[in-house]
Amino acid sequence: MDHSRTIIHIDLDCFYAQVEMNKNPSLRTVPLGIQQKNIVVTSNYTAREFGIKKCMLIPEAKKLCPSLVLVNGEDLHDYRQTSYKVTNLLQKYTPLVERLGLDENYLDVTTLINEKLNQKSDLKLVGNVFGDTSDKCECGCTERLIIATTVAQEIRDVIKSELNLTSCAGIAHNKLLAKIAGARHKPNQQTVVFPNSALELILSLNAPNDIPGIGRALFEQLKCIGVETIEELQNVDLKRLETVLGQDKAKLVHELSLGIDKSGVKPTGKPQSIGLEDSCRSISVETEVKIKLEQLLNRLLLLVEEDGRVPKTIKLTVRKFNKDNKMSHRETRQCNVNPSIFSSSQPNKEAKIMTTIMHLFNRIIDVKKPYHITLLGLSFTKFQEPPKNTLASFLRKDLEVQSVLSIENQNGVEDAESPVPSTSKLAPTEGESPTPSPKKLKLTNLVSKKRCFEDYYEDCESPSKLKVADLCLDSVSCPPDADKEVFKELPKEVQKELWEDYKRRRASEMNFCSSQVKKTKPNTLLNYFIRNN
DNA sequence: CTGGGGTCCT
DNA sequence: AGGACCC
Repeated sequence: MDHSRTIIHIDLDCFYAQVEMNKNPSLRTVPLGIQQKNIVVTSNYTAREFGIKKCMLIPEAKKLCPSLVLVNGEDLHDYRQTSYKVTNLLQKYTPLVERLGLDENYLDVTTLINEKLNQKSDLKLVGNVFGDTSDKCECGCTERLIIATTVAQEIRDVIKSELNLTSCAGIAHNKLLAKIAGARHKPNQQTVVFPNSALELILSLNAPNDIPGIGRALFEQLKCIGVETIEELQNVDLKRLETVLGQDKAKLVHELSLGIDKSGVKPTGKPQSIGLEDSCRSISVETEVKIKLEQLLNRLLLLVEEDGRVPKTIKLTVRKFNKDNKMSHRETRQCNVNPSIFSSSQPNKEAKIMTTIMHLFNRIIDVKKPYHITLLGLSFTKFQEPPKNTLASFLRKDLEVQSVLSIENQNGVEDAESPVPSTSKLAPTEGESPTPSPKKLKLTNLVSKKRCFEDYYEDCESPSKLKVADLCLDSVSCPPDADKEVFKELPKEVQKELWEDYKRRRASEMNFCSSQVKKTKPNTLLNYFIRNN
């Protein structure tokens, strides 16, 4: 087998709870639960001593621990910010950092370890070991993994000292084993597993769906062919597995059950989508739909502004009431949007986007008939690259323009982004919308390709004069609750963060004022500058 | 009495 | 557009 890689999995302890305890240290000494709607999504370790578990219902949690303190965690903004600070720290060790959710990161430290190996550094094993170490692999992985335990400890120390967050680490020669090993000793500990203990580690799990990558649906399929335990999965006849899963999936699942995971650590770049959703008891009138979607849109526009890129597609998600346990059933509709609608100088941009959103809504819901909605979601995808005001990027923009135009030229009037050969799939995505999508323009206005492009970006005189920067550079002011004198002296970056935080707090307040009492959420950075009187 | 996000594949 | 997977 190949043990040439060295992987570290970092998992922040009860992440949301730690962020809230850092924001408000008095929460450290009390049992704390993070609440989303009627659920405790995570809790600190004080609360766990009472038996509070992940995703426990509020009444049940309160019964177990009447003194449980609940903090609303429905707005993930602060968690997301802290999460990216962690990832940024990790990227100082290797560019190969893959995020999984907000609280987990994989690092491929192979190169770093090999450098340390050459430096003949000390071979001291730090932290826990899973399994016995009596018979060791001689391929060199043992030394690498031992060195990695020191690196993992260093990394966890830095996360603690820089961000005041404790974490767990798993160290192994692949992602799967690193993740499973790290969960063996919690919280604030680390565990290394050597290849010879891989099978034992996997077998220590309770069921096939405890293996990351094997979810509920796969487990059900496995049961269908009589495979209910991990041991049975390890020994299953591959041919029989293939009959239900197909060749590729069967091989993958079987390998996972043996602790084999060839997947690489894929560096996570900027997010592919930015979205918000809000579940609710019941919405059945259109004005209420509009209010909810406007709240979501206002918050979402701030997130997109923080991101700096401009989205090209908007997606609406609706969950209808369903008496069955089919919780996951959501319907989505998406359409392209003209990026220029996000321009800060665009008047009534919220109203314009809302018009598009309501058209999407009407494609899911016939408002003339009764309906019963339990979730609304809004998401932006397919981002344009952030504008960089350099000469090089200016030229690159022109090149992009040229390639877009040449693709359009080759394919007649098709979607510039996905030049699919079959034209049958190219139904206009925004049907009857009064705001024509770029695609519709191309389909209806068969004008010169230059003219077509100018329509796409509206008032630009020519492609090379594109004021792309205007799309996302909103002006920054001093928040009314901050000290203006202090604000003036702050670096531009910090000013922007404070201003965006202020706008976000306002949007959040508007979002919650109608539905529930919201405790004020102190912001750590802002607190330094807020006036005391 | 079931969150609010994300990813990739089909 | 939906469905699988992850947290």
